[in-house]
Amino acid sequence: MDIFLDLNVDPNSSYANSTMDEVAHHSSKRDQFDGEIYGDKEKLALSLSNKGSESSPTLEQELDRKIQENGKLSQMLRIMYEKYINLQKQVMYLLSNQKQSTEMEGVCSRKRKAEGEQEDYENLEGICSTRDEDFNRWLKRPRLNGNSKVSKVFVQKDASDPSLVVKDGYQWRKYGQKVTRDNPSPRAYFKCSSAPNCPVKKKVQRSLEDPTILVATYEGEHSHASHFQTELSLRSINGGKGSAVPVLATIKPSCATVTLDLIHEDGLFKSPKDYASSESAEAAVWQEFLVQQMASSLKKDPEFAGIVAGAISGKVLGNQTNRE
DNA sequence: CGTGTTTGACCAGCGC
DNA sequence: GCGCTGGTCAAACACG
Repeated sequence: MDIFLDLNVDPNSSYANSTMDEVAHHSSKRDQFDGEIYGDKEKLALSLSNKGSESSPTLEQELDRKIQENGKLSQMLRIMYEKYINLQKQVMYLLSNQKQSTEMEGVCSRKRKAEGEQEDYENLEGICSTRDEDFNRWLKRPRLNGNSKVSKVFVQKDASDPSLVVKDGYQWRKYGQKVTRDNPSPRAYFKCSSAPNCPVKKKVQRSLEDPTILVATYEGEHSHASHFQTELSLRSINGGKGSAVPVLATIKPSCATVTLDLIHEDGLFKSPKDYASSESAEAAVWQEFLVQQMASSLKKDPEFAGIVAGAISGKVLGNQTNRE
């Protein structure tokens, strides 16, 4: 499972108060949810395979049934979205505990101390904000410059894959690679090559705690749209349904790989912090996107395709029988 | 041949 | 001033 997560969560969120009971509660809900998914899939398969034997249902009845199924799917997607947010909070909570314990042990680099603190507070933004002195330090931390925008993105990647490639909708040209002192894995330096004068740079390095996680640090703002946005715009111009949804996703059902790239309207990643400001609208976008992805992955599933094909052929044969 | 990657050299900032 | 480190440059190289 390869999941893209932007873990810059809302500093004001209350996840720090999450308890293990809540975690257990979420996991039990997940089990229940899985059951719902498979249960519905079976029901759907049954309902499709039984169509041939039904006594010529009208299109309206068919439509009603589809609307009901759509409603169920929407409900499931809403739950899935809530779980996604909760999981992000839990991950950040665990990361913050690790960071704090590391600091307690005095493992603090002498060199680039300011930068180290900056990175720590990038990660801990939101957790430390509850502690006044830390928050003040964070406020006083050195910034690269006034208008430079720094964002950090975590990407889960197979540890056996040595490439430091993070797909985010832009073209990048690698201009350097360094092994840093506090991390044995090399850090790769990229410049945005999507546009000639785009000032955006990114650094990609494996996480020290978890080598399966790539940490991508973005600096600056793109002076252009991403390729995906261009594609989406063209699609909408061409009359396609895909309006400017700021979300890219690819799902590979064959290997259960999911990559979710959340892209800002200006081309940068969109963090849950940003989603919080327009949560309902984004939830709708999420639902739409998840519905599309589930539909496409179901289409690619040979088992499901077989069921549908069988149901359709059964229906065709049934109609022919009725006519005769 | 054009484009992108690799990699050693160089530069700048920081602490001592 | 020196040494260490992160960041960048640019020539060499690989690849389609």
